[in-house]
Amino acid sequence: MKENLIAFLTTSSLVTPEKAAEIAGHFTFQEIPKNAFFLEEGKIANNYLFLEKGFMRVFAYDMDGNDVTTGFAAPQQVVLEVSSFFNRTRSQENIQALTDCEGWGLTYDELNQLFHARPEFREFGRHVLVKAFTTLKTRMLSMITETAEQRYAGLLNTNPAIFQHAPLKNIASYLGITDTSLSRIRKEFSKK
Amino acid sequence: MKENLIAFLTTSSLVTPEKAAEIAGHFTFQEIPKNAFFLEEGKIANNYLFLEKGFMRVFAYDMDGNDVTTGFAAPQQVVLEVSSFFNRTRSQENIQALTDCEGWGLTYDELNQLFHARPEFREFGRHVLVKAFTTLKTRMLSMITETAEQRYAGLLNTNPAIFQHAPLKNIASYLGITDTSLSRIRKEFSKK
DNA sequence: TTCCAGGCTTGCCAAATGGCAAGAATTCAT
DNA sequence: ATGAATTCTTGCCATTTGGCAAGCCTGGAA
Repeated sequence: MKENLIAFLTTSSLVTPEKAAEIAGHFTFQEIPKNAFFLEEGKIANNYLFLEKGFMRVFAYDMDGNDVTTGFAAPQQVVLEVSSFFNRTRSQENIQALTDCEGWGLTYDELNQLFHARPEFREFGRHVLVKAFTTLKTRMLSMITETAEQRYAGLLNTNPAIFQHAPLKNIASYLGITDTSLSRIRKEFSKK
Repeated sequence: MKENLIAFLTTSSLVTPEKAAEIAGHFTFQEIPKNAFFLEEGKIANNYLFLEKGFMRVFAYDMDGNDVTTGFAAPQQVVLEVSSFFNRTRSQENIQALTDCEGWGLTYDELNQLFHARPEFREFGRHVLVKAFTTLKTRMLSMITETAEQRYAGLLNTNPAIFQHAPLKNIASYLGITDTSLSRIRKEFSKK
């Protein structure tokens, strides 16, 4: 039943299979139907989710009211609005299911209890945060050093599935360009 | 002696003054002279530093060998290459003192011991990571939604002191533009 | 089936940013 | 103090990306 969750807890080698099973016991099953919001702007995130099936999109609005995609979530990843969840503050971001989703969730209180009670879970939790940070840093560096076309090619490599589930305009804002530019880049790119 | 460090541990309200003093006891004094490297590419970061005085620059090299500034550190901040420190992997980044620096440091082993032994320090450590993540996310959003001039104005607001310590070409790559463009942006900006 | 809305592409032109090279200004080591 | 190296600015032009509007295509609702 929870084998994917247990495997995920185990991969980092910070948690033994036995401990992983115990920890997994605290997670509860979650379903988020397509287009439903896992988190809405203005609310306090109270769900730490291991996504097992489906895809989600994270987005915010800029000062002009434009929808800006700040992230995508794919299966076997943690879905989390870090700032709102840990600081208990209102989220500035929305998280919406692009497809029907299933996963395993923890509330803030449940997570904190595990965090303090179980050394392995602390290490694991830190590892998840560190990985998210590192991923974002890599993305930041690519924004600085790469062209839009290179970033497009990179996304095509690391997360090809997202192109089947998110409209191109969302992918464009994630890449930091307009949908018009992405369309042209795709045209150029397909020639090669 | 360690009053700034203690104050820093205390500000988040996650650590009481008494506990802060105990925790501070484990930090050791560090000096980094101007231009010295706090961390060099290829080495494993083993220093978690609370910077009390001075300024530092974090940078990496892109595929063409260009120096890209990925961050700056100012007083009262934690200086840390997250990925290398926590994953015990070789750093891809360099951290160099822009001025003579002083601060308080912990090794990885010392940090981990405190992390597991002291609930308040765990909360505090998580808080530091969350804050770093949130700051980076905000910067990422500004890369997507703002013009170079707006990002320049933002940096001028949030960290004016850095302009006294880092050459403009470093600030330019941090903002994601060339030094030529930054020079022009400054010219336009000063007219207003 | 028909119609509508959203998504995607394209043409035209404007704006933002980059590349290169020269020169001025500043800093640094000797 | 002198010369060398670095930093910063500027002119010229190329490239990248954006803004807008039109048109096409497609999928879902009635």
